[in-house]
Amino acid sequence: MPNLIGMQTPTELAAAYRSQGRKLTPQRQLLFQLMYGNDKHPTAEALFAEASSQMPGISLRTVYQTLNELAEMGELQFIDIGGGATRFDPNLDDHHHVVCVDCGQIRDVHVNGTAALKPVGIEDFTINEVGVVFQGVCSTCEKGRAKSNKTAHAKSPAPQAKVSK
Amino acid sequence: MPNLIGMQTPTELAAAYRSQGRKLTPQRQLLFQLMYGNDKHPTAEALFAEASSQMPGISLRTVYQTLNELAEMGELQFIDIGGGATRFDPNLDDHHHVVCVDCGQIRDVHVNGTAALKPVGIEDFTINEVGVVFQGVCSTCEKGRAKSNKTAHAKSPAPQAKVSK
DNA sequence: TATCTAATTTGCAAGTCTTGCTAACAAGAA
DNA sequence: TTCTTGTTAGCAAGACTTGCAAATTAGATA
Ligand SMILES: [Mn+2]
Ligand SMILES: [Mn+2]
Ligand SMILES: [Zn+2]
Ligand SMILES: [Zn+2]
Repeated sequence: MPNLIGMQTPTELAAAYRSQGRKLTPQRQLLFQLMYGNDKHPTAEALFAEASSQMPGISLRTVYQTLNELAEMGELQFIDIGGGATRFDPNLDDHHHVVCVDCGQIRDVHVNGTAALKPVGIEDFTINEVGVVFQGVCSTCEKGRAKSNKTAHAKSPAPQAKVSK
Repeated sequence: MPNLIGMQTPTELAAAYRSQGRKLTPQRQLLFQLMYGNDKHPTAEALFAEASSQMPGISLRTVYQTLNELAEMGELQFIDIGGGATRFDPNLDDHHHVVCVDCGQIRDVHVNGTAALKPVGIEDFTINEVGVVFQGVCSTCEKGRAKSNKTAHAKSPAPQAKVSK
């Protein structure tokens, strides 16, 4: 039975880094912690904010650098949905996403039936991966929407929901 | 039998525009033509290039403006896949996309089985749409890849294929 | 056809997100 | 402790998109 796959633990990453001749800096260690098991699909900016509260002075540049590094190492993936910034996902398990077009949150979702998906008319492509994105409205936003629309619970500055069917 | 749905013809759009108090400018007419039936999923920049060859002096700003307009009118959709620029799609039919991670081209694909997709664990979401994106390598790129890798047929300046599973 | 008015186009500045560059710095080896 | 080399921080710059305002023009009006 496939255990849930994800980015290695901070400790394991420490080892991996050293074995690759990379140095283990406090910035990296903090980011390892912040990303480990993180299911929020944060943007670099969001991660930077969290990191900054624990390590004032850390630079956004370093956050980007470390995230790119981890992606190259296969420890996390990029998620590009809609207009805004790239989001980062340490969940390497076979899964998909649901986006609330109102508040922009992205949630993991396991999807049954993907194996049965039959693309028609692309015999000349060698398919490697399939991504499924559900667009909808979360219950919290649904409520705020029922009455007025002042009570938007946008945690982040309400990302522009460029819908891309 | 559902006829293939797509953006209205340039003539129909002309009428739609006038009936909405919008003016019918040569720039808009040209863009209607260039987008009508266009299955290349062009970026604003790409469309601007085509438009410029037929109408020197047209501005990129106008291209963006018109595309946004058409999107608001429901005549086309935005597609945001991977890192680069937004791509525009006048195909309103229920369809999905295949992306060549090598050259970046996007092709339409009809997918059988989407109705059977069962998202698990998002009872608190009201789902409105489902998008499926296949990642792969087109036959042309596959060839160029077999031998050396100098012969990349990147039509566009090879978009960075940020894979987002 | 000439006139008028509001919509449109341009051109450029500016905003957002991400990367390039490099001097100052520090991890880890010797 | 010293030395080497990878890393960080800061800032400039690149890519994409939008804001803004002056100049232009479609289309209504007389
Ligand atoms: Mn995820
Ligand atoms: Mn399409
Ligand atoms: Zn929401
Ligand atoms: Zn290709």
